[in-house]
Amino acid sequence: MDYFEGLNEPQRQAVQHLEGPLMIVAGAGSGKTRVLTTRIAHLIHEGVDPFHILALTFTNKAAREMKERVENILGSTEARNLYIGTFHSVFARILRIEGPQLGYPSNFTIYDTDDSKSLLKTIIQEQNLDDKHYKPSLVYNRISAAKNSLIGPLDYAEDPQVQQEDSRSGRPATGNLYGLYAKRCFRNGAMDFDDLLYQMYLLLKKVPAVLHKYQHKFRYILIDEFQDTNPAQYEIIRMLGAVYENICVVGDDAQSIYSFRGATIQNILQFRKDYEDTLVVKLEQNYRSTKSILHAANEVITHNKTQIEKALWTENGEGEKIRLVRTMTDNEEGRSVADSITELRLRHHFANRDFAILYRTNAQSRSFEENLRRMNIPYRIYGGISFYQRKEIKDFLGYLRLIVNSRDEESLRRIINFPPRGIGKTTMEKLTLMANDRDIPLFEAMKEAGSAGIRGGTLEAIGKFILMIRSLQTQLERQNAYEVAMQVFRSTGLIKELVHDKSVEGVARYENMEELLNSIKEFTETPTGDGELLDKSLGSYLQQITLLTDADQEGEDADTVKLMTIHAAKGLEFPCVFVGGLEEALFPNAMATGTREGLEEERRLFYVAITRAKTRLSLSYANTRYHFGNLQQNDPSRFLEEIPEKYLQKNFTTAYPGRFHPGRAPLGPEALVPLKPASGGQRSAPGAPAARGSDRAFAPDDPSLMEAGNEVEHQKFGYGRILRIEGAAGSRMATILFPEAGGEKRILLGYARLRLLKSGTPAGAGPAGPSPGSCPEGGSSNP
DNA sequence: TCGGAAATGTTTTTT
DNA sequence: ACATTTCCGA
Repeated sequence: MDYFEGLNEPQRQAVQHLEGPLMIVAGAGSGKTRVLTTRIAHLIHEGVDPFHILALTFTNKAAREMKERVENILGSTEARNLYIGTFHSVFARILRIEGPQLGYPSNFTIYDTDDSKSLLKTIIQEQNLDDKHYKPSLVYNRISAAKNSLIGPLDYAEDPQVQQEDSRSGRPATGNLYGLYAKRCFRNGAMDFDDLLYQMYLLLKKVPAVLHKYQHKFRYILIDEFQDTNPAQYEIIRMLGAVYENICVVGDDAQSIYSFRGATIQNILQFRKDYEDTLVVKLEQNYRSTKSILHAANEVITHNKTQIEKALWTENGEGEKIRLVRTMTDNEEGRSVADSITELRLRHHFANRDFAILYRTNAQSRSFEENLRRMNIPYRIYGGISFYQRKEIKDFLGYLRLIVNSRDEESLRRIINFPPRGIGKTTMEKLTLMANDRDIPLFEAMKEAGSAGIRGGTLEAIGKFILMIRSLQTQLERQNAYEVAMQVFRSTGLIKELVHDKSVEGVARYENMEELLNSIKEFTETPTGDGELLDKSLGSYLQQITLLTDADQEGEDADTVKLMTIHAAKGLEFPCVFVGGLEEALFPNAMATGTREGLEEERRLFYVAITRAKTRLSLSYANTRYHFGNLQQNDPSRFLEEIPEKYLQKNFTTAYPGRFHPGRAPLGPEALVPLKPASGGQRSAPGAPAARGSDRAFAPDDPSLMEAGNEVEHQKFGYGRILRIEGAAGSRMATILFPEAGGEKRILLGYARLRLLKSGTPAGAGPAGPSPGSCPEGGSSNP
């Protein structure tokens, strides 16, 4: 039982508590995953059959990691039989088996958000409602929220409060749309993301036999990221665990950042009410971050009113101060981060994979991306559009989905005229009318196109299309996913469509198709099926991929800088973390600042961002930023004021153009730190390094001129004196004393951008701004 | 029915 | 700034 080795007391307590409800309040970086995996190992070691253990996570990645770590302790033979997965994927698997008891086909289609919105748009238009007012995404959000709170279409229509909300927003028909949408999904043999929870709930509630089956199958239940569960998830867990009550939940209220998805911290309180004999264990020792980082995070979170009492501490060292960087533009922010990465790599031998750049919104990735590319720093962006959401991929998947489930109207609409085969809008309208009239799937309606008044060439084209789909369907039983996919690729004319397009995007699309086909091939050739039967059918493949996200793509361990939203970074850690865009309206985001709850969630998000960092953290904000194509001015984020000065080191590499006059004293820190100018509450520490004159672009001098004893100026470290120089001509390393930047720094002269102070004052530093050519980076201005 | 041009919305976060 | 949607003529 050497797996107990190295656990601290509360961790050991959590691992050893095998029977009965357990709540682990796990602060950031407190070894939560280790406790969970060790606990699973311990359960099995104590004789619990792995088949009886269910572990639910929020991301596939977390599930995979957990499984791997249990395997490392126990070996893969036992661990293979564990049921570990995301809520959505585990429930999808169960629904695939039990779904027919609710009237769904076992090969039901999973609609992603785009599919759902598209179907809603169709329905809104069919109801003769204005889709400008009844925006599909708004309606979708309402329906999603309802399902996550276990409110069905009927409850929705009867709930006076809900009804009032909809009338007040001018969308009283929302409830009606919900009903139609639910019916339509059912008719299409499809479930959306929320259905995977809601239908699972209905299944357990309506079919006692199924409930009993899984209650006895899952005798030990573990829930990760419990603070992110919504009422639907809570209720499912409660029902599944009702017999044995061996429910272990792990969470941290300070990291609850998914309320927009229906998650509620209430679940934490409810849990303790529902299970009075719950053992509560707090993990408060942080093993991840330096003192500076952890203490800053602790300070920030105290500004929230609602939180569970806990005190995170660490034995780790003080570490570097948190760097605070202000730039003039978003592009400069990107450049500053790219510069810092290069510098840290060279001076401290960090690898690319040690860096993460985090931001509030996906749109912010751009400036970072451009600058990393310019500096030849390999990077990978997570989030944004996932591979499977690309148009060409979805088109192809549309065929596959239709073949597997011909009731799926969304897929049918997507591909019916792609490539063009002369079946247009008018025809589809006629068919839709008939389908709705008889309440039959669209594909069935097509079979009787003649009686919908469709004649001639169009009728013929429909006949041909149906024949093609049918003949592909006959392949399903005999052939695996890859074989069917290849057949589809060849026989549908998609291959011609793609080969035809010789544009840059066209070639990229072709390559994406190749990648998709390769992934299908890989799927059919991989022997293990996630503990399940070796089902290599197309249906099995499709079931999986809809629930994959961008983070699940391979290339995990590649040596790249990682870019992602803070949401996507939850659960991860990096030696060096950059958090960008710390500006009012962006972070905290304007959408959230209206309510206390909203603002506090933003603050928790900031807390999550800070606590991702192990040793180095850099925060940045830009004075101006492009938003919808026009320049916006932003104040620094209020969150920056919540970090005590003593943890901060301010590095303002960019001053206002034209304000600096050589020869005069450098601008005082106050002038450069316009944090809430009115309140005047924010002041730089007296010894903080002042920004240097970089109004005109900072023009470094030829490094070969540098000698020991010279006085130099560095853009970030200020004035310094070269103490000594070592190394050959190509790689001379200088040790320079920068009194204002905290002491000696070792700098590679070939890389460093230093100015020789005695070489005179450069001319042309007038108010006109940077003189052309003086900036080696090109001063990249946005036209 | 189809293709290109004009207009319009998008960005808060995700399974 | 960009992508998607809508509009319009062939």
